[in-house]
Amino acid sequence: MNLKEFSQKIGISQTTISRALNGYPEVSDATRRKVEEAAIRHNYSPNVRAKSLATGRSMLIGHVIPAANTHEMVNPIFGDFLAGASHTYTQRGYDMLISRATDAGEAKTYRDLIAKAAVDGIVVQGPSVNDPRIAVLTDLGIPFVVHGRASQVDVPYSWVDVNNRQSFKRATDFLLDLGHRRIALLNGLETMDFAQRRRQGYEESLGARGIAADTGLMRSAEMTETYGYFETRALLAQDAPPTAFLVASLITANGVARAIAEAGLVIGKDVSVVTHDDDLSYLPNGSDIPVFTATRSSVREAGRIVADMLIDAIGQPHKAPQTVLLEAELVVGQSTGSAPHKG
Amino acid sequence: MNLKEFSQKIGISQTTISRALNGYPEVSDATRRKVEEAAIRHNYSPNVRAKSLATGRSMLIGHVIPAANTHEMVNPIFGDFLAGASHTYTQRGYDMLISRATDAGEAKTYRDLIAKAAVDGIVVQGPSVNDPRIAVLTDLGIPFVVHGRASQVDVPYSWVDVNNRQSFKRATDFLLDLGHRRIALLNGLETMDFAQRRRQGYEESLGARGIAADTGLMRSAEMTETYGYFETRALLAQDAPPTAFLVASLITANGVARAIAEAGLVIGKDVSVVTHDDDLSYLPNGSDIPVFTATRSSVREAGRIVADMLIDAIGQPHKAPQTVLLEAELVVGQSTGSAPHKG
DNA sequence: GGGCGTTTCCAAAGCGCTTTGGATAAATGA
DNA sequence: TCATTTATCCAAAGCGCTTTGGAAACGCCC
Repeated sequence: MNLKEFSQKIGISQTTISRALNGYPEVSDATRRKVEEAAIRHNYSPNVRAKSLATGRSMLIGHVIPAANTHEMVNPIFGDFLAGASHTYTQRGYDMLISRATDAGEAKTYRDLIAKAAVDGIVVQGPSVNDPRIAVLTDLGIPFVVHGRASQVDVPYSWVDVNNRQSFKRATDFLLDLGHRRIALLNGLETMDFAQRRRQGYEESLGARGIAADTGLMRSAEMTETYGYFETRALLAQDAPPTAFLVASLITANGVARAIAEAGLVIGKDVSVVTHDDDLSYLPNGSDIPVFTATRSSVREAGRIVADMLIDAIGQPHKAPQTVLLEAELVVGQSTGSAPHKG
Repeated sequence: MNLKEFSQKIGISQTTISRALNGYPEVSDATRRKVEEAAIRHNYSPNVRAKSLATGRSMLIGHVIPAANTHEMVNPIFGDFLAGASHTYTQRGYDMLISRATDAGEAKTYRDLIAKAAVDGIVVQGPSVNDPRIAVLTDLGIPFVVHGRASQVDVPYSWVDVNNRQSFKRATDFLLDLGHRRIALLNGLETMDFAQRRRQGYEESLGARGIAADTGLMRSAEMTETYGYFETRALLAQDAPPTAFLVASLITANGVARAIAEAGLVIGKDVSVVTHDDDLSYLPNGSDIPVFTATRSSVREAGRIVADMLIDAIGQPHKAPQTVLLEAELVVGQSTGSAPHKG
């Protein structure tokens, strides 16, 4: 049913219906109620295509899935981040449009999305160190918010990030306080900005106690379970194995735990593990007592904040970029204990 | 830039440009090339809102995130399924619109999506046993494809599913052949259709060997790591503990493994584990040799197939519903071995 | 009854595209 | 050379809504 038909059916003019449904003040409460009720009864909703053509706004937020090498890993935080963001979108009348980057590159995908007038704003996920997308989007002049930050980008832009440096500094401090001196770092891919910052926090903490960071104890890769397993196995087989592991994700931490168990060691006693925990809904870190001591920050909550900031920015195009720095909490679980005394 | 401006800039009529860009035969190859090249050079893409208003098609496929209790779990397969589907969408000129079900319910969300003419087709994920969404969508007359099936729904509809019954039957057979007789089943939530089918396969296999399914060995819940851990701990503490576990997801299997290790038992020797593996990109089941013996089926591939079927259905609205039943493969890993002899 | 503010209606333009019918121009064949 | 095909152009309608200007209806007050 379109507006014309609906108008005839309920005997109210198209103008008044449109005004009633869009909250204009010059329509009486009685008529507004009548229209709203009739719309539900007759299942009338304005055609969004026509509406967005007329208003110039699509009420759609674009998310772009990174370029598509067949076997590229899907970021495990993707689902929870989206769930958080979509919570906000629904409340504020938006939907989410997901586009996959074409082979021509992500920048081209953004350009297209905007040239086609498909979305009102864009969310950028997983920024790398000197992420080119930020310059492209700034240039295109569309509202956007980055989940994470990009070092070395000097134009101002809106972002929401966890204080990764600080949280890994605290985690390292925590392990040092427990007497650990050989602490391995199983980091994410260091092309990612967050991984850089985490390493900085780790090195900073060690440096403050006069301990030189040992590159032999540092690893960097995509954060799979097997990565945690194999690197831990290799590290534990060294002459002077680490007594503690600082890990970038709960999934990887599972692999670390597997390798530790397999070596006949007890986690939290022989070897300590601290991991970052994105608080994914399908991957809770234990129930009442956490399995792993962790730096925890909800990625779902981050999604919610990013979405709110973006919609605000769409409403006020000339406002200066906003930034939000979230602090991760350090939760103590069963995976950490005092460093073992040397036999 | 809009069509009018673009037309003036390159000195070709709007009609011809439109025809060239949409592949109509009455435009010469030379002009078509000229238009396409100029479009790239001047960064012109037709406004999708206007285009879809004119054509009546949005080139958008709707996915709906289930109703939003604040802490509801995000399905971990969500990301990979979307990645698979979006691969197809991109190839065939579609994008994905994700909407979250409102508190008024998912049916209402579908109705809205269609009344608003926002999408050309819909993907239904995670069907429950007698899923009401299928009747709603059939009624609304929009093309849709279900990932999974819904028992007890008798109208024909298009679906793509793994043969869950068969794969859990095979897995149980496999454990029985190894001499196991007390096999625990850590199933997913049995409101979900797939969980029902898996239990049927399990019971069928036991039945064929004259073994009665023991409800004391069967569990059903959301497939988290902690669920696997706590249930396994409880089961192993029983008087006659199971010697094998059949598990619904790799994440849960991690919890199972943790409880087994904690009990001082060796997986694959003292206790065997078989799990279903959705082949998620961020959760590989080991590298060359699988960690867990598993029934494996790629959810990403399923996403690709679902998307292709849906787009086909949009192009041929009166074609009969199609169905695809995928067989899971049984891969043997390090988590299974002969049943231990009784001390 | 006149005047006034409020509410509703009517008609039409505009959003940017597709699609159609008919005109025009250019290339081709007899 | 004229008729015929082929390629392009022009003008306009239509997709379904919003938005505007101006007119009409309504209730209310003095």
